[in-house]
Amino acid sequence: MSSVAKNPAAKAVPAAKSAEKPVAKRVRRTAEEARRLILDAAEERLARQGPEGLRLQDIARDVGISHPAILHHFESREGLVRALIARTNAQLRDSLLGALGSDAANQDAADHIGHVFEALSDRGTARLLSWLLLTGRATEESDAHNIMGEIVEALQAKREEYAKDRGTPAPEKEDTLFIAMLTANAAFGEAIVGRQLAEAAGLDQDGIKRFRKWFAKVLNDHLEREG
Amino acid sequence: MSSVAKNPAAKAVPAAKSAEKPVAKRVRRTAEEARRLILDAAEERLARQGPEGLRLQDIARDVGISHPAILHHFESREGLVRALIARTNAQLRDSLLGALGSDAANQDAADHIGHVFEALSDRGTARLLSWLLLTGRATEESDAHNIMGEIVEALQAKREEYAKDRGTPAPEKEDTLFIAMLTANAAFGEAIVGRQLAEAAGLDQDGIKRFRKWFAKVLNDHLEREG
DNA sequence: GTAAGTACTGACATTCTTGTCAATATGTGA
DNA sequence: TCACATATTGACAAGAATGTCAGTACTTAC
Repeated sequence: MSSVAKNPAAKAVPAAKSAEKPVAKRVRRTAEEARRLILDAAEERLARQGPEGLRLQDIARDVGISHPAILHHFESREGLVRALIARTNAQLRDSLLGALGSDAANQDAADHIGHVFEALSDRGTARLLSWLLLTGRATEESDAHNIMGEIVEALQAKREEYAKDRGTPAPEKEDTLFIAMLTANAAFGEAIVGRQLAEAAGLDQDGIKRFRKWFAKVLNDHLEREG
Repeated sequence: MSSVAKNPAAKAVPAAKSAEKPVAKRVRRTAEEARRLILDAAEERLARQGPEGLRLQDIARDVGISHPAILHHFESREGLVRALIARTNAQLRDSLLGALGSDAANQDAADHIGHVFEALSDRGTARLLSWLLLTGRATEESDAHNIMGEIVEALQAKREEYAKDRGTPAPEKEDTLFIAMLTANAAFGEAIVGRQLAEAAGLDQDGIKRFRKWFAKVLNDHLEREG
């Protein structure tokens, strides 16, 4: 950090001769590629250092471009942040719905929960989203609405189908909603304080796994009672 | 925001006459009082606007002092943040242990959980702590370790006592730990994404209450099964 | 009443950060 | 091969944020 190396002496010498300078041939990417690289770098910075680490110059250096290039592609810093929100939301949505939809036959809650936790902690997605939520962004149009709705719908459909197979009454929709909320809350919470808590409790990586399993079992017991 | 009103014209006139200026008599507080007021304002800003809202000038304006006064009391911005961490940690600890210790006879988990949630959501404590955790502060000496340990000890003691009364076998300690972790995770998660999720699901304030009750019931069911 | 200590202030210095602009280089299509 | 579109850059502008400093006013101890 802060080894900026501004080299102020160079200012007085406007490259008068450029005797042997290698000139570092300029790289030109497609707009799409450039945007992707910039978002990747921004995501990485945000996950590691938080919003205060989200500086155009730093990101530019990570990518190997100059910071005005970022402005060129995203208009403003705010535009970059919004694009990052959008991309992260989309990724999360795909990841979650994909996990729910793929193994249509599998009714085991533990698997689903595992998927949710992984989708949120992998790549620090939860931390990233937490940042955006904490900074008050993502409040406006936010796709979060749709995502949550879709998830609950998919889950409810599964439970109803399962109930029909067993001949038990269909579960309350609010119950399904609460299950989803608790899982989401717990996953976000774990992404933020999980490491601290686990450390405080003397839990190792395996202990964290046991915790997730335990959580899945608690939910499973509940499901069996409620249908 | 940003209605700064710098009034640059005043610069050229060094209060030559000071004809009718009320001069706004200077207020002098005890160091302790000043520190408290500053921390209150900082906490408020942080909870409402996130880390980017934590600017010395803003906080100073909230308190009604000049920003160098803050530096006088806390040395640096970083010093202010550390002081804020310490105070928040202490408050949370008192709040949680107080809730657990007060009604020693009451074994109802719902109450405890309600207390935990309230302790964490009050004044955005959880958001504040989340920010501190996400920025990697609080990692070093952090009292979090102690807090978690104390809570689990207190809870476990209660469960064992209860088990003795009922003549059931004492619960596993790891089970108690997991209950505490899940509650903490869920509370933190709710503090961050809860509002978004509730909104997305069309839950009003009352719905959030129902959710907490539901969660308490899930845990209660678990407790009854495990002792 | 006086002296000492200190909470507090305004003005300034420094550094950082976003954003603008004119110029340049590179890929693409005719 | 030439023209055009645009990705990219260095230099600069403007403003914001923390931090420094000398001085001011209030409290307290003697």
